[in-house]
Amino acid sequence: MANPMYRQIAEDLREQIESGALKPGQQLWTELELRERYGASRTTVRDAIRWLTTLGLVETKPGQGTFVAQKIHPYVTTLTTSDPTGAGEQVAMYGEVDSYDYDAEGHERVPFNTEPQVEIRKAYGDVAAFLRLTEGSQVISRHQKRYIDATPWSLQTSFYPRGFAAQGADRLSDAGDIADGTIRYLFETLGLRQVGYRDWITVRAPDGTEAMFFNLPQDGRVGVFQVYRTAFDQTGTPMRLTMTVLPTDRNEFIVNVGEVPEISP
Amino acid sequence: MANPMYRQIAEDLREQIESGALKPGQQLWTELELRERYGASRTTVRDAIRWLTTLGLVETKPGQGTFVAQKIHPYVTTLTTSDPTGAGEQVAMYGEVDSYDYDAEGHERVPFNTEPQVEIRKAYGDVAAFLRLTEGSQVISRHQKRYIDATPWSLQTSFYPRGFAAQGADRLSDAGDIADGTIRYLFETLGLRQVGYRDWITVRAPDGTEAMFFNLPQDGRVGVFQVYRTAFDQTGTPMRLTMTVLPTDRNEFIVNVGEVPEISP
DNA sequence: GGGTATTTGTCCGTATGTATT
DNA sequence: AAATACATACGGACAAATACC
Repeated sequence: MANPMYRQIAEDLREQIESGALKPGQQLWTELELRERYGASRTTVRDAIRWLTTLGLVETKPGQGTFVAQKIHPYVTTLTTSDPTGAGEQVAMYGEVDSYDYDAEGHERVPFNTEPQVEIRKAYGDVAAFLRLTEGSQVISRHQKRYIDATPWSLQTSFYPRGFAAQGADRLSDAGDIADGTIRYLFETLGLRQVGYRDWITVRAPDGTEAMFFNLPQDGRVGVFQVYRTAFDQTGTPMRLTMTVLPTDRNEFIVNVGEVPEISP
Repeated sequence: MANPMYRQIAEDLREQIESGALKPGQQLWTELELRERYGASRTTVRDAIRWLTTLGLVETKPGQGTFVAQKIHPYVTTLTTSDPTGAGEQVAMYGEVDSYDYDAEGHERVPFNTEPQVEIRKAYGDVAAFLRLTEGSQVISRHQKRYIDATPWSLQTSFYPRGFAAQGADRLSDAGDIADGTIRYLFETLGLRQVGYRDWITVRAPDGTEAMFFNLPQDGRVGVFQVYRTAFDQTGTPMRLTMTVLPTDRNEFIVNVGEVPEISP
C-alpha cells in the first residue's frame, strides 16, 4: 500500500482546490457523493477530508457540508519602531493600523480595544522571570481584547510590579483606559523612562479560552503567536511585560533594522 | 452528548500528561489497554489519541506504541543586530550560536550549513515583488540547508538580481561558499553597501519537501515560520532577498529595539 | 413553530496491512 | 518467525446541526 486510498482522494481534491477548479468558500461534494465518486467507504472519504482539514485547505460545517477554506486577509504588525521610548505608545503598541491597510472592498480596517480588565495577581514562571521579580511577587495585570473590523484579533495582558501603584502610579490598578498611555503615565508619576524593549516570539497551540475567543478549531491545528514584550527603563530594569496572543492564520510581523524604505502599497 | 466520549478520554489523558504523571518520552497505554480502561471501542480511543496528537501532546509510532511528546529545546534567533550593515554577516545571519546556548547536558550546540546550491531562475510572485523586479526576471538563487547538532533546523534561499554576476560579482553564481560573506563581497565588487533590512514573518503549513526534511508530520499540524529578509543598499534598492523556513516547534525569535540589556542565562 | 430532509459527528464491530521488536 | 501495536478500510447505526418548507 504505497499510498493509502484516503491520501489519494485527498491529493485529488487538493489539486482541484489549488488549481482553482474549486474556489474558496465553495461547497465540496458531500461524503455520500465522494463515496460514490471514488468507490470508497465513508470512513475513507472522511479520512481524506480530515487530512485536508488539518492542512487548512477545507473546513466542515455540521449539517451543511464541506467548504474550501477562505483565505483571511492578514493583519501586519511592525515590531520595530523608530521611537523605542514609546512616547507615541498609544498608537505604536499593536495599535497602529497603517494607512495602506484596507480590506478587499477598499474600506479602511478599524481596530477596537475593550476596556482594560485590571487584576492584582502573583507572578510566577515567565512573568516573574521576565520582570526579574521573585516568584510569588505581586503584579498588576491589565488585560485587553482586541478586534479588527469586529473579528477577534489578539489577547493582550500587561504586567507591572505591584509597587508602582504604591509609589505614586496608582491609576495603574484602576480599571479603565489611561488616556495618554501607560508609558507616559509612568514617566510623569515615577520618572521611569522607557529606553527600549525586547520581543520574544514563539508559536504554540491555543488553549481552550483562546480557541473560543478567536473562533479557532479546538484541536491545535491553527497555532497562536505568543509575543512577550519586555520594556526597560533608563537603568536597564524591566518596567513592563506585555504578553500578546495572536492567531497565526491572520497575523504577520515586520521587523525593520537600519535604514529601510517605506513599504509600497 | 455534552462532551463526546473521545474528548473525555483525551481530557483524562491530557491531565495525566500535564500533571506530570506521564512523563515526556514515556509510553502511553496501547489502544487495547485504553479500550478496556474506558470501555470504549477502538475507534473511540483512536479518536482520543488523534486529538492529543493534533495538539502535539503525544506521538504514535507504528509497531511500538503511543508516547508522550518530547519538548524540543528551542533555538532562538535574534532578528535585530546592532550592525545593520551586515559587516559581520557570516555569523549574524541566522548563523550565530549565542554563547549561552547549550543543550540539556551542557554541550554547546553546534550549527552546520551545507554548501550553497546555486541556480539561475526566473523570479515570480513574492520573489519578484520583494526585489522589485518584473515578473520573469532572472535571479541567482543560493540555497542552503542548516542543521544544529545534526537535527535539521532551517532551509534558506537567497536571491540576487542576475545582473549582479554580469556586473562583476561573478562568484555569486558559482557554487561553494563565499568565505567573507556575500554582503562584503557585493561591496567589494559592486560597491553595494547594505544599510538595512526588513524581515517579514509568517506562519504556514509545510509543503511535502519541507515536512520530509524537517521530519515533520505530513499533515500540517506543525507549522513553519517563513521569514523573508529584504536587504537594501545605500540607494534604498533591494539588493538581496533571503527566504528562511523554520519549524515552529523548535524555533523562537527575539527582536531588540532601543537600549536593552543582555539576556541573562 | 414544527416537521422533514440533508449533512456531518460520534460510536460500534470487524478484518487486514504494515512496522517494529 | 512470531508477537505486538498502530494504520487503513469496510460495514452499520444513531445523534446533532442546519436548511427548507
